[in-house]
Amino acid sequence: MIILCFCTNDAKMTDKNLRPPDSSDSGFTNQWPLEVSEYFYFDDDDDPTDSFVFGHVLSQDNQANEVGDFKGTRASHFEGFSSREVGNEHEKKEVNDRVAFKTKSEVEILDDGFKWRKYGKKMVKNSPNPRNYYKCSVDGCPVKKRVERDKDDPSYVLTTYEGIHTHLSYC
DNA sequence: CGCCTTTGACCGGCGC
DNA sequence: GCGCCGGTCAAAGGCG
Repeated sequence: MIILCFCTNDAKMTDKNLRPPDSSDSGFTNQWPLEVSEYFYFDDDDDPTDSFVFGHVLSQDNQANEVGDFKGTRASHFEGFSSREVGNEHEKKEVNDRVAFKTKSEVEILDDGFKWRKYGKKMVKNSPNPRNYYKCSVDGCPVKKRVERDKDDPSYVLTTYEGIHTHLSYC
């Protein structure tokens, strides 16, 4: 299942009062501290890919550039991906919720309300910029995120969140 | 002293 | 089997 999201309000990421509308089938939207005004679900069982491409949505920057505020930085939009693969014993079992942001920001560390601990940094192929790896600092919380600068436009930061927070409180 | 970042090593998946 | 690549580990050092 792919979740494609557009942030079209001026919600602040750190505003704890802003919650997504009730959603029973998406851990992603249940936990996200950003009010999502539009989101679409695509059931796509034929596509086992575990990644998504930014490009097909980035063309909408014109309308997105003027929305969003990321605690001092400007968030253009975000695009999410959420997949669930719960197969039988012959298939890998995987529950994977992933969402990615492309954020126009001079800094890579965006305060999204959670506390992160950096655990790795790698140079990746096809990008002159290093990719940084973070884990949620809360005990037992499996959520990770990757942060890297857009290779085409270094003024943008690509942040990919993976997993669901096991705690309700922000830190 | 506890928590964090840094960074090289290590590991597993994948293509050839 | 080998090499490449992305992701993770863990030791060492820094900082408040």
